[in-house]
Amino acid sequence: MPEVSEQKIGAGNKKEQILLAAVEMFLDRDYYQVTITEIAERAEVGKGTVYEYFPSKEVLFKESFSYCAEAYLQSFRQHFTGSSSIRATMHDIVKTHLDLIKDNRKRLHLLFNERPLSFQELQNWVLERRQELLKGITDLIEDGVKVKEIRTGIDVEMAGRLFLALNYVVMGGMVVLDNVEVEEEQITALLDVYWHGIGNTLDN
Amino acid sequence: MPEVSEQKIGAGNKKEQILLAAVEMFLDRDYYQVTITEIAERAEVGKGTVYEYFPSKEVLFKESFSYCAEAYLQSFRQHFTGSSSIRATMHDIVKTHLDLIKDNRKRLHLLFNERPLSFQELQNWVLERRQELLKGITDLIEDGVKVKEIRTGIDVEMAGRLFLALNYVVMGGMVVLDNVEVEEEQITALLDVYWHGIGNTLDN
Amino acid sequence: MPEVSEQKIGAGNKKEQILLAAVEMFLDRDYYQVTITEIAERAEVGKGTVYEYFPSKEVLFKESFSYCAEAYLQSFRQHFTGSSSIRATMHDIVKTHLDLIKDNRKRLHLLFNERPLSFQELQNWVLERRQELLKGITDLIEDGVKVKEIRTGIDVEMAGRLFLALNYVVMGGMVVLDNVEVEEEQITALLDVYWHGIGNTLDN
Amino acid sequence: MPEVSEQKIGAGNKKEQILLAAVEMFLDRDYYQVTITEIAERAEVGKGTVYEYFPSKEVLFKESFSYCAEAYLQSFRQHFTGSSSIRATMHDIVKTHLDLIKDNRKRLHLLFNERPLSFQELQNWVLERRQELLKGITDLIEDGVKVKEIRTGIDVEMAGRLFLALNYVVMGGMVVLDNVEVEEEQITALLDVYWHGIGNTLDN
DNA sequence: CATGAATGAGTCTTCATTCAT
DNA sequence: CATGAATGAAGACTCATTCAT
Repeated sequence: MPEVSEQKIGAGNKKEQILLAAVEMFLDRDYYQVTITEIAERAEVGKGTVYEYFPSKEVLFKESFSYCAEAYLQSFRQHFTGSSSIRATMHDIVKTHLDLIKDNRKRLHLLFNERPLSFQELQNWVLERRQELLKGITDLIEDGVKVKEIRTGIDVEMAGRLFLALNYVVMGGMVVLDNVEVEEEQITALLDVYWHGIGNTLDN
Repeated sequence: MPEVSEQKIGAGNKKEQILLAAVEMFLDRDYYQVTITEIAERAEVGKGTVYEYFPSKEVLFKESFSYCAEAYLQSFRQHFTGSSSIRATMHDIVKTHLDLIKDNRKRLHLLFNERPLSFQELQNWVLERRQELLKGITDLIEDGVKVKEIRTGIDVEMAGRLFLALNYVVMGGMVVLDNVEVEEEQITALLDVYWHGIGNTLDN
Repeated sequence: MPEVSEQKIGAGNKKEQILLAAVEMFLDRDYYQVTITEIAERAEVGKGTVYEYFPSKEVLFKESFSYCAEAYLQSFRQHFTGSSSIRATMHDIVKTHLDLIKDNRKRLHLLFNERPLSFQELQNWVLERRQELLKGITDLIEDGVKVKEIRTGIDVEMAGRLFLALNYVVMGGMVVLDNVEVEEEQITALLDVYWHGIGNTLDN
Repeated sequence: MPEVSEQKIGAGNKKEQILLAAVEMFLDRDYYQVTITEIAERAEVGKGTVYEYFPSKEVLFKESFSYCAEAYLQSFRQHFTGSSSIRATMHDIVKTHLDLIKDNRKRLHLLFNERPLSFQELQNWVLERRQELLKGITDLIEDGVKVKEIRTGIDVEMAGRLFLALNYVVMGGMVVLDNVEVEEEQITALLDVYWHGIGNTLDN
């Protein structure tokens, strides 16, 4: 039984070994710059072995991409069903998201930089996920409006899109591109801008 | 001198011809999918001629990228020296930016999708431009604070970054990725969220 | 002994299983298009098992080829010792041969189309079999001359070669390549041409 | 002018150079055993150059095949419009055909041994040529019947098919496979069998 | 300057064969 | 004996770049 189990793990491990090697490579260089040979070498398997588990480089890339994306998506999803105040939830989302980015700087390069658009299938998958996230956020905002935590009269979709941009570009950009050390206070500062706006309330 | 000038113009024309052809190709497909042969064909010059003006495919790509990016950057820069109210300036920026995106959906794919990061030199150029834009925006916001159009106490950098994300990701994403018809009212709605925040002021 | 016997039978069965699967595959596609994996799958054995019984793909092919060829050869051999008239014997040969072709359209593709010539060893085997058949036929014809059923003065070897071509090319070609429905009358018609020639006897 | 002319010839020569090299290779080994690299080497051009003139190995093979086949077909066609007696025409066909085979022993291997059947397109081309030849021969035979040089009552198609087999297999087989020295007398002997049949006329 | 024929390094992918279990 | 996971040699094909004209 342990033997069988080991074998199963072994088989699973080999596929995972290759996938992880591929992810690492794709994080560093782009699709065309990464060769199957290199992936095989890094995974410490023969070139042919890669093809035992992935029918083509394209599929291997797609799986690498989804693998990276899933963790990212989870950082949003886990909060959509929360019960805290909306503002706290949003803070949590940004925080979780930031932590994830910090822990996976390189991994997220794949999401930020690679062009899933070359592969129609992946492109569609990405668009669907975007919609999913947007829906999650706008639902949250609508809830906020109902409980009067969020003001009435705002364009919910726009508010949602701006929140996603806040996470994706502001946080992601700072950490991944600008390589800035982002701390808790900055999350608070950013959310403060998002929550209260920048306008001088005396003006309106 | 006229001769030299003529030659330069002559050279310039052919160079531009090639550059424009390259831009068109890179807008449609990615770096590796575009071949020098295709660019030469579209530019209606011989393959060797491309190498008369650009030492390599990489350089040709970089110049194509900068060429596209410049127009984009201008849509921001032109407003940084304006004299209107900050809010009006921001509205103008978003509007100009949106028009640009709409008129150049495909062209902007290059900016949104291509991976300048593969080329360190270009990567740095992009980061510098990002800093330039951020500086322009934060200066604007600081001016706003001074004239009390913008409330004190906000994190100016975060406000600036969020504004850039608003343009780049929210607007860009809607038009280019989601293919949504974005109208004036939506700009207003989005800026309203950004300006007044989403929080119910009764709460604070 | 029973054990050995059982083992042999066991082995023989598995070997035959593989051989038959190989034949089926080689009948459909050519040597290079058929993979050992496919053969193993069709034989319902593991890939490694194929190598237990056949040292290489080449040997497996050779055995498949001979296996198919033997049945074909028998359709000739069985008549070489007959006691009927020569003409009747020839008719029987053609008839038997035609039935065999009809029943094994696909199987004979291997003989008609595969290139045994790539394998010197097989090439020689084929040449030897050709000689064997030619000898059988010329002996038959010589007997015919002796009993005056066949006219004197003919070149026996040429007559024999033409008879083989009649079977192999004319019959085979009609059935396998042209996919024509060949009936008894056509055998008679063809043999009539062969037996009486086409020349107007008044001429000579 | 001579320069231009030379260049044109040069270009033409290069394609022909490659085609001839390919033919030589395909005559020696089969489709899968021949590599593009080898063809390029024998043609004394770079590997890439082969692809400048032929889009794929398959196309190169097909053109090699047709190239070889055309010469063969001509050996038949040129006689179909002759004005001699039918028997003389047939003798001429066999003679021409034999000479061709002798002069191109190796070249004809391609026709005798390669499997055009792997390529449906080529397979159809071959079948059409077979029909063309058969039509040419049966027309000839029908003419012979009209002028009473050939006896009435024979099955014209069968007579035609047997004549083709006579050329293809008997002659081709003797020269190419059995490597026999075939002389004029043997043509006469073979045609005598075909013309007068083998049966003892006293019998019927 | 302009050209495009020629090139070959570099890739993905296949598959016969091996060998540890 | 039986297996099939693992392997890497081998091959078709692409394309940026060069250079003779």
